[in-house]
Amino acid sequence: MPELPEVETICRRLREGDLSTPPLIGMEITGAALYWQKTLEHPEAANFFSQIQGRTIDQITRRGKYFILTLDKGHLLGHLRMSGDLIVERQDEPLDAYCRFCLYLQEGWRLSFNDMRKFGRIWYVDDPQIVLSSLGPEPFDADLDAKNFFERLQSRRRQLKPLLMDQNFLAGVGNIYADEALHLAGLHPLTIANQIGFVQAEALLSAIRKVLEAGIRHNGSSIDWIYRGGDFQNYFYVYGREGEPCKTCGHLIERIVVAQRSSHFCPFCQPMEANDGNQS
DNA sequence: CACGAGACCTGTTCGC
DNA sequence: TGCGAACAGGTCTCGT
Repeated sequence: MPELPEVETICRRLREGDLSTPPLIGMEITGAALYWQKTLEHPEAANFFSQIQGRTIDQITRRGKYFILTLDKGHLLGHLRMSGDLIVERQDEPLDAYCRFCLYLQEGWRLSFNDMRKFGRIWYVDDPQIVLSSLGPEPFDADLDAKNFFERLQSRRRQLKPLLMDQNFLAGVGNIYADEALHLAGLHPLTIANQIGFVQAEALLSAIRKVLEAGIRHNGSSIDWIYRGGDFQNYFYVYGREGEPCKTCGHLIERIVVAQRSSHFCPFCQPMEANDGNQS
């Protein structure tokens, strides 16, 4: 499920609460439980339980696809990978069948990390950089301007699709938003990064920001039963639309496999022969 | 440096 | 109906 917009939506909900759940900021952690050992990446379980108890949640933020609970001492970070979700619920409610980890909070609340496929991970560390150090820039970072982005693309000769999904190149974009951004920018997923011009690079950065913003505005994408709440899946132009007409030009959307992931694009709007866009 | 294959997991859908 | 293959929002590691 989770790419940047979904993680952002989840973090906001935890931070601000909603109709049925309170904000978690300021809450004390009274205990924790681990139901799948490998979900806790660091530290050792015994140390973790003794250190986490009694901590208070000071801040809830996001970096790339990671969520970060800043505590009064240390940071609890997590990655939802393919099927993870975070749910605030009452302690007397039954645990989800796929709950791998949970924090018990004051006043009878519980934060559950549900994750069917068991790929998700959490870390409790003093310095978040231990986990986040190799991440590329945030897509919305003001320092990442068109010139900077173009230069980063110029130094790579990878295909755009896998490059956009490389978290060391840019943090937060996954398979869905990469496909949507490439479509909006009119770029074929197999285009080699250092072959596009400045204007195209500028358009790509703008497209990435637009699709991520739209995803956030719609509270993320809900596909299958895994994540509920968002409805951006109803606004996809290409992802999951193989064989359906392009909403822009009517040509049929195609699907190819790139770097072992499905890639959806419109062959007319996103031609391979780069329309040698203006260099600069 | 870049790429492909295989792992890690469980569940649903598709084709024969 | 049944059964195996393909596929699913992600990332890591290893071999070439």
